[in-house]
Amino acid sequence: MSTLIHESAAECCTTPTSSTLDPERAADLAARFKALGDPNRIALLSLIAAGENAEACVCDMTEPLGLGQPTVSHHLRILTDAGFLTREKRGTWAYYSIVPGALESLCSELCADSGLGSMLQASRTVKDAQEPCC
Amino acid sequence: MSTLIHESAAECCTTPTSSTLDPERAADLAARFKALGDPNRIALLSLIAAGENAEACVCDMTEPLGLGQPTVSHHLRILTDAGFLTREKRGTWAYYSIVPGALESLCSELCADSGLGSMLQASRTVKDAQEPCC
DNA sequence: CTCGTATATCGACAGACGTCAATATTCTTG
DNA sequence: CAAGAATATTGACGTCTGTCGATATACGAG
Repeated sequence: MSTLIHESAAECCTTPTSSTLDPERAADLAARFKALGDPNRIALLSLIAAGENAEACVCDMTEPLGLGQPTVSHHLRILTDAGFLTREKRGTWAYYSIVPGALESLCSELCADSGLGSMLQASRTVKDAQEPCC
Repeated sequence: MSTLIHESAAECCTTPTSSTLDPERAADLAARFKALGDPNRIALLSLIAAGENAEACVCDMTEPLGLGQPTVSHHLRILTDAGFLTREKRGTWAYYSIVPGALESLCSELCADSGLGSMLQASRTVKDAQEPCC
């Protein structure tokens, strides 16, 4: 798998071409974005955020989504593995709640690592101070 | 404000069950996140942001990514359709550049529509003013 | 301990996705 | 107009993903 730059770097002639963010980091960011790339998972985040104490258990989510319980568990697992949710088991029930900084962190990491940040500052002159972005 | 309701509101008996953000909106958000859910596409964004004038043409991207030209075009199309890139054809070359507010807009929309915003404010007390989030 | 409930895991399957080779399209140049 | 170059599109193929039914696991009640 060649992809991107980053080579061993100890090489005598490292390609002078602009090296981008290393593949590992790109994969990490992409994996987290992918976890958000499903309508039902977005709906789950919304349901949890809107729930009592900003948490919700599986049984409360399977019906609004119209999905089977295994499927809901599956999606919750993906969101949890991606770092967007935490699971707390109280009795027989499993309560999922949102990890506070996860989403903003993802966005800001992409901006920072990819050099998108400078882009944005330039654009900020146009539509500045419109939305605090989270 | 529980937000995310939206219903027609004119209905006499809107289902009192907690309705989340409407499926259309969830699908829209998810589609945009999905566009970011691939390592090579993240790398493309980075490459473009790091390019001269914050733009890049296809021929400059196929080699750093180690992908074929059709595949790169495919990924660029996905990012463009999702609203993250714009395409400008100068002569035979196609220059792609980043749409300024697209990423922050996506993040803030998710926060707003899903009621995640209130969650974040609560959490902001803890790790406030750390990262401006884009 | 046994039973019922809530959740997680497994196996299977249709559909979507990433990738490439081949081809079509568009544009510059002679 | 013809030739060549850059990019987009098409078709095909293997892999991944979302979904379900069936089953396993964990826990409270009796």
